[in-house]
This record gives sequence, C-alpha cells and structure tokens, in this order.
Amino acid sequence: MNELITPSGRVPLPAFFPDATYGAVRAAGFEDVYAANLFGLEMNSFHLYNKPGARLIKGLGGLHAFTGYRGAILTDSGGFQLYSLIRENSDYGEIRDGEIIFRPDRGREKLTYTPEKSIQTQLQLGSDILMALDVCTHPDDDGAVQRRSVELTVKWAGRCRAQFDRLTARVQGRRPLLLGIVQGGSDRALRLECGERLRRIGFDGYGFGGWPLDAAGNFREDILAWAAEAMGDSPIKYAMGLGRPEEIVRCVKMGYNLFDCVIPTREARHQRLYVFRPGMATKEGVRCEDGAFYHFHYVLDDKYVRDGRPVDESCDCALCKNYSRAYLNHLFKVGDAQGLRLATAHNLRFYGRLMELLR
RNA sequence: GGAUGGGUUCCCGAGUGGCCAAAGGGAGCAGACUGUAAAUCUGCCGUCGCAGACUUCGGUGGUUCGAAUCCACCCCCAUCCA
Repeated sequence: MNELITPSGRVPLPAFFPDATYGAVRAAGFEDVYAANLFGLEMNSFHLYNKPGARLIKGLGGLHAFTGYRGAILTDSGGFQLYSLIRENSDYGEIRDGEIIFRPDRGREKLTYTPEKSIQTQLQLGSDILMALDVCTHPDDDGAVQRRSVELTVKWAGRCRAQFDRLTARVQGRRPLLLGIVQGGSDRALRLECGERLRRIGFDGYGFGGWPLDAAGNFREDILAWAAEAMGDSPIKYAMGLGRPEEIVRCVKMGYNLFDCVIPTREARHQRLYVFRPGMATKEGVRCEDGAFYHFHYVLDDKYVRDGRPVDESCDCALCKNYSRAYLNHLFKVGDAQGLRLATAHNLRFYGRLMELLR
C-alpha cells in the first residue's frame, strides 16, 4: 500500500489533510477528523508563531502534546499567509530578497520572517512535515514577478534545507520530512526549471506552489500538470491548498498524493455540504468529467425544514448517522454551534470517503 | 383618574421641516468560498419601472411652497402615582 511514513505514524496515500490553521479544526474536534478516516492535519507555523508562540508550544512538548492530536501534522511555512496579506494590502509588508518584512498594525513592531526562522519555528512546533519558505505568485502575474518568485524560492529553499539539516543533525529516531515548493506561475519552462533546481538541493517531496485558478476562477489543470512534471518521480507530490473534490480527483491522476484545503471545513460553516451521487463514485472510478459524482446540500434551503431524512443516506458521519436534515436546518437557524460541528464533520467525512475511493 | 415616555418600512431601532423610500442591526432571498485575519464576505431587500413615477413613518384634521419631523384632537402601549 502506498503510504507516507512520518514520525507520528503512517499516512495512506493519497491523503487529504484538513486545515487546522491555529491548531484546531474550526468548529470541529479531532474526533471528527479521526472518524472521517483522515490521517493528518495542516497547521500554520506563522499563525502559531504569533499565537500562542512557538516557544510556548515547544515548552509543552510540541504540537502533538499541546493539542492532543495523534495524527500527522504538516506545517505550512507561513509564506502563503504573509504573501496573501501583503498582496491584499502592500502596507502590511514587503517581500525582500532575503526576508519578508511584515507589519500588519501601525505602531506595532515590524516582524522579519526568514527561511531560517520558518524552519526553526516548524521544528519547535514539532511538525512531521515541514514546508520550505517560498514566494507565492498568481498565474496572471507577469514574467518578471514569476522569475523573481522562482529565484527567491530556490534560494530560500537552499537556506531552509541547510537550516533543517543543521537543526536536525542530532535528532535520534525518525526525522520529520521537509518539502520544497515548485513555483513558476503559468510558465511551463519556469516550473520545470524550478523543480529541477529544487531537486538538486534535494527534498523529501515537493509541493505545488502558487494559485491554482486564473483571474476568471478557472482551474488551471495545465499548470498543475507542469508542476507535477517538475517534481520528477518524487514520492510525495503535494497540491497545496487544493481543492474541490473534482480537482483532487484530477490531481491524483496527475500524480499528486497529498492535499490540504479549507473548502470542506469553511463551506460546512457556510451551509454547503457535499453529498455523493449514488453510483457515480466507486472504487472502480470516480466519474468527475462533468463534476457529476456529488452535489451540494444547502443546509438552510426551505425544502429541508420538514425533511426527516439524513443529509446523505450513504454517509456514516456523526451528522448523517444521528440527525435529520430538518434538525440541521434548525440548528443553523438558531445559530447553535452544534450545527457547525456536525456540518464540518460531514464534509470532512466526504473528503475522507473520496480519498478512500482514490487509493 | 393623574404624570411621564413612547407608537417609523417583516422585527429591533436611528431620524425632530426640504439632502428621506427613510441610517444601522436582525430576519429573508441570491451569490461567493481553494497552502483560513472567513460561524465570513458581496448583492438585493415598499410597489412598478430605463431614466423616473407612485404609495408609506398609530388615526383624523390642520400649519407650510414643502411634514416621519410642527399644531389640535383621538386611539393604543410602557412605567410610575392615586
């Protein structure tokens, strides 16, 4: 069986890691993650570095001891977080050649984030899978931006590799994994170059970096394919931030085997649940050509007010096993947190079942 | 019976002469959501329509070029005093 071996255990591949940015899956519990048959979580080192602090977490024995979570933990470098905030408002900071300067609040002391600091933080957190600090771009950014992104990403990847090796030199037992990130925007040659230079440095696996959608919101399957190609025969190909169910299915066909995304948890909180269409997704194949293997269940839709059936008859999550559409509709209407939790547990289980089908 | 404060568009609640179809919430409806500053955000939310027009702010009648806003009386509600 294809699997990933981490200091915290084995992860069957392909795998989907829900996002637990601050060390918690929003609105849900780790029990819901275990029940969904998902084997790892993505957490964000920059968020945790700020709150409650990497040193505090290290002092308590690392993220596993601190949170009580027993599966694998992948930490994002923090780069994407800074990138997206700075992109949103350039007053927040600046990406320099050697570091990222960040100052979200006026008057507050600015923060300098470097590749070394990112690695150090992730190791303090006790992550199983670390990401190298990269410079993200959007597919529509021009060539000069993409070029700079690749140059800095590669340069920083080297610094991350060195820092990681330095800090883990005396580690006994299994070392965590370190992944590099392939940038290059929508330029195939640049993607391949980035991948090749990263592989020369050498990582345990590689992540797809950048934004997977164009300005019109279309999924750029071609870019994902080039990035996968750039990763060579790496055993870990991580499509960072991906994605919708059909996107994951397509990415698995391209060779990706690791995913994380806020979609299932966020959309659950926003009243959108994923439901399999009977017979359209099986071990033999997932019919996703036309996105036909699932449909949305909008929790608040009036037609569910008196509907005593479960959201998905075929689902074994905490919601579908025990509660009706009507009750979930009611929980959302009255604003009870239990609704958010059950909805989140359901979407997590949907993703868990999807990954089971893809293995 | 007396005193005071109130009655605003589905609800709460601003507004005290024109810039008011009337702030802001909430609800409702419709979208969005992809390495999470997201239980969030955006749009619509009196009626018909392209501009524009028409009907609304407890009731009736006044004052005024013009009233949700001022005056009179009336009807309700809340609190307090008898």
